[in-house]
Amino acid sequence: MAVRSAYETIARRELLEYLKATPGRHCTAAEIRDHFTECGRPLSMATIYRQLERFTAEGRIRKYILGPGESACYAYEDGRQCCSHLHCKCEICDRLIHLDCEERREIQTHLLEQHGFSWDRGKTVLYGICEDCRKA
Amino acid sequence: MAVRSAYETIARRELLEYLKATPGRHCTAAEIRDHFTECGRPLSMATIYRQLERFTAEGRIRKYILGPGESACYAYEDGRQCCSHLHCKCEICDRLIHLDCEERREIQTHLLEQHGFSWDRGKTVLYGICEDCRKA
DNA sequence: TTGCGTGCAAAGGTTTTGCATGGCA
DNA sequence: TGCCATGCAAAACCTTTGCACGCAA
Repeated sequence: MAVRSAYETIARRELLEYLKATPGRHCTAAEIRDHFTECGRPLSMATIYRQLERFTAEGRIRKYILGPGESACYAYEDGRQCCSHLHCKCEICDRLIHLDCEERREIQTHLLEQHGFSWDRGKTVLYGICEDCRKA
Repeated sequence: MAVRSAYETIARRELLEYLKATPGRHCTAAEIRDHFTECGRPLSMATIYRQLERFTAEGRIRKYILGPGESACYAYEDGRQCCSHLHCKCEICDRLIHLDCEERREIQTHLLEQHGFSWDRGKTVLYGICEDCRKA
């Protein structure tokens, strides 16, 4: 998947800056729009989605699929930051949780070697119930 | 989440029958509508979604989240059938794959004991690239 | 100047909801 | 009879696309 040549427009630069400034944080397209609207530099949803799609294709950010009808989340891909993360979504409080899980690598290896499935952990969200909600 | 009292309507019974008849198979709401249309017993999408929501709440079927803008899939929950399954979606050929993975249980235990996260494997779809597409 | 990026508006698709009608118990 | 379920249509929602204009190189 070759990276297309791209103009460095203001929108493009600022959008990546914004995502970069909060590594590991997940934003929806709507949240991004609101941020730039508040800053007095409004961006259209079309532009936001088009740039997000390109950043995703370029591997600079990651797209997280949460649910049907629910907005996708995007997060800057630091390279170091997210490598040992699993992303878990609590079905009760709806929070998206980062789990630092060293076993992730073993799972990935197991899936690849035993099942031939190359798991994209970055795109995957595990559903379940978080610690806080279990206690309650 | 208490199960509401429910009338046993024809639509409700036939819908569950249909899902029950193909355990482990995933259907979208649209596929269900098409099936019943072909059978000469058309059902509205509103009814399908309302019943699917109730069956899901009752734990009789499972809802699988595949992607934003993409239809959710529903499958009858046999109890035995799906316990060792992982659901994997290939990002290239778009197939939804059942993996019989015994390690699933260990992962689940690990997540619960080490991270306090009660993983709902039935609702989770792992994204990645399947064996066939990796070879190609 | 060339061609990509942008905004606007409209379309696409899935899912939800309001309301009047029909069916189960 | 009293509710619940259904169908229809419209709405809600996220996302994509067409088109004309603007801007980067």
